[in-house]
Amino acid sequence: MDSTSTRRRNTRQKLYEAAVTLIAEKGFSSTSVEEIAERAGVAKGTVYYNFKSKSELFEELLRYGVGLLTASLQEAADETAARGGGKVESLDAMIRAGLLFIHRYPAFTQLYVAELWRTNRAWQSTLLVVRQQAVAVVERVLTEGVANGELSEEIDIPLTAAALVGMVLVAALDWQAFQSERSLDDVHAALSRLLHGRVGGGRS
Amino acid sequence: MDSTSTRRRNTRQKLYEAAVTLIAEKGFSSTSVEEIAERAGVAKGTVYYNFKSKSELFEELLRYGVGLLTASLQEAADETAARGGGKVESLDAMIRAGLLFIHRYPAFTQLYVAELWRTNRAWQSTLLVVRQQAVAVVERVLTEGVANGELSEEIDIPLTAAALVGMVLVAALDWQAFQSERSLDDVHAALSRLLHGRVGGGRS
DNA sequence: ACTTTTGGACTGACCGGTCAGTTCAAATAT
DNA sequence: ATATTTGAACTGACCGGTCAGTCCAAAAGT
Repeated sequence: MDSTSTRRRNTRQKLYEAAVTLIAEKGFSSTSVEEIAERAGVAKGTVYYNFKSKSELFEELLRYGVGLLTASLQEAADETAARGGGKVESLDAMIRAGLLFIHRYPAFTQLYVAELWRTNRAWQSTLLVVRQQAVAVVERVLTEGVANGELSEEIDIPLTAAALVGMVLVAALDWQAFQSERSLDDVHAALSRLLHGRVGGGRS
Repeated sequence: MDSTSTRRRNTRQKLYEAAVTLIAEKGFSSTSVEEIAERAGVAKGTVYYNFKSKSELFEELLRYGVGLLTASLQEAADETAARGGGKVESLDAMIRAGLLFIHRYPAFTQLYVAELWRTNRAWQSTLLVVRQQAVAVVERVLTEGVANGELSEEIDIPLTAAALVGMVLVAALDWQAFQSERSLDDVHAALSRLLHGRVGGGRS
């Protein structure tokens, strides 16, 4: 009944884990299939038994990872709403959820950012879908906030959503790479202040 | 006896331009030296006459590009200051300068973002220096703004600077890749609104 | 109970091909 | 004259993908 045996699922999981860190470190094309297999404790042929090609392994990895991210963002938004919080509060909670995700899966985030804007690559279309999934969660909250009256009607939803996602992404990676002594709360506080407009102040 | 003749400088320039687009498209390791030479209209041997290695060509490219960026940001800040504008105004001008830069040199930005957070690479130290150069310009303006009283003393300068840079970077790349029909003014307006706190509505 | 068969999962040597880097003699520019 | 470029040949390493064969647990046959 189970088309994928537990044994096979286990092997796949090990390959994902090996691939994600290696590709984050060295990039897709300078990571060899043999290396991935070796780190997963498996023979090279096994990779090709489980995946059609190196790219396919990578694409499935992307789908899997972004699935985790959007679920986590959505959950943060829902949980805030259930508590009767406003949309700005939801955005704030999503920022924190994003930071937590990146903290937990730093390699995946690195790899996502590094590959997202490349053109002409085989997995371009996969990335497009996957990006849209992530941004859509933020866009939805912004839309609701505008309908709500809580957010100004002037805001440009797609652009603002992209900017917010970018802010979190880059701030988190930077935190990780260059300011790792700071706490998650520090980073969250700094981003939250930006979101609430306590940096550029409200006038003019 | 110019240590670098104009002829040589010209060849270098052509190689930079060829390398930047190719590497942005396909990544460092799947771009071959022969390809770069061919696109530059130059023989492969010439590459090795002008640069020690492929990596060295890439590192010099990074230094060259970030030099252009920081100069452009600094100029925007200075020009605002000369007009008697405040620090928030300077930040706004820098956002625009950043967007313009990315619009003019999209390939360089792609490549920078894709390589910045990789670990264990040969040019890691070059990237660190180069990133610090770019972020420092923003940090300086923030510091002045705090000293000024124009910005709250509560803001966390390194984290806020990183977040602002990230916001611009990702918003611009996203604009380029997924929303290219929007005008530069639209994108600038959206980011400006975030900076001025007109999204999360400010008082508290 | 016990042998035999089956087929999914895995292995690793191997193949065709690519690429960075080196070398160099001849050509061309300054 | 000297600096720079050319273009082609060559090397040695590496890499993605293939494939004939091994392993083994469970089903089928006796």
